[in-house]
Amino acid sequence: MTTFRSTETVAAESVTAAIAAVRSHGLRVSTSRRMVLEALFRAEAPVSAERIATGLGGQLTPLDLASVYRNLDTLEQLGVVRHFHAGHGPGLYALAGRELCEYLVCDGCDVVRAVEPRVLDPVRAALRESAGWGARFTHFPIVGTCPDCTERSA
Amino acid sequence: MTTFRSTETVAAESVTAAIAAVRSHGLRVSTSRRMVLEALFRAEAPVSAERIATGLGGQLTPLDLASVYRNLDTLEQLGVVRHFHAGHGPGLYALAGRELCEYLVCDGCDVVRAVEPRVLDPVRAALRESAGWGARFTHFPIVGTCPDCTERSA
DNA sequence: CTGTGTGCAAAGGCTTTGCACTCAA
DNA sequence: TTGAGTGCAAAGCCTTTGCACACAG
Repeated sequence: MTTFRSTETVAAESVTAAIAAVRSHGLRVSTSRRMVLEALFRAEAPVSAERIATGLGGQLTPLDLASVYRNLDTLEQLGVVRHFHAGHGPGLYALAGRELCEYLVCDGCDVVRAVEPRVLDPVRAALRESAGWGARFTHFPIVGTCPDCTERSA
Repeated sequence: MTTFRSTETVAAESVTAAIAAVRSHGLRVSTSRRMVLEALFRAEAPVSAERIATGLGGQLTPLDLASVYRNLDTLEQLGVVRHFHAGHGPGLYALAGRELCEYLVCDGCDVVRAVEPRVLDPVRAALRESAGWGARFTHFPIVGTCPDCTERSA
């Protein structure tokens, strides 16, 4: 069971908007839940649950890790949050509905680059052509070599 | 740290050939190590360490799970074995140097399809064009929708 | 004989679950 | 008031590590 089937995503532009989405599903807005959203909006890049639990390393109120996971799960079901895996470490969480939501990671220098889906549309087209397969790079990134590392090894 | 940097792969065509590769590196050929190779050659599809440890569900001598992991690790460093992740479950291991070594998984029906690298060459070309990125689909598969599920939802 | 590789047991990293209490609605 | 959500603690799953013994070379 893959358990990462895609959901409709909700493009919340602010914590307030995200909270409204939560309310619209009849769910409550606890301090914890609000803080998870706060952290996701404040984070510049996708973050681990652990990092959210520490309040992004002290910037926000620390939360219980189990609650963070429960909230991320809930928010993911609502389509407000997505998670993906950049390697063998913990999963990384980000707001869904953001423009930059597909990922490339370099196994030379470990950089993670987020790109807009349209950047990968030609890639999807090529795959559909060669294998009849539709692709989403939202749960697992594309692993490979970034331009810098390509050049470095040339 | 990603820890899945690619190694040179060794295309062993038989257990005997794989064993020769092991010996050529000055490593010993224990019963356990031989059995892990036996299991990988006998498996029709990529398998979990757990499944190797159970002797592919009773077909072979059961092994200690820790030894299986240690052997898979060793064999991976030799380039005889590779592992990848099909979803949230355990890692899947397969012989490296096989023709079919890049993976597509469908999040509609969970099917895993192995393809030859050349099938994905146009995909790589498109990605290099649009993002300057070189891609390998050997550690993380391409997640998406298989032809059947595409049709089913049409 | 030597030390690589083994089985067993315990621990480690990430995530989930059980439970009684708290607080949003 | 009430049950959704919380913190804390414990467990679960996958994987790694410590250790004394076994066996390949």
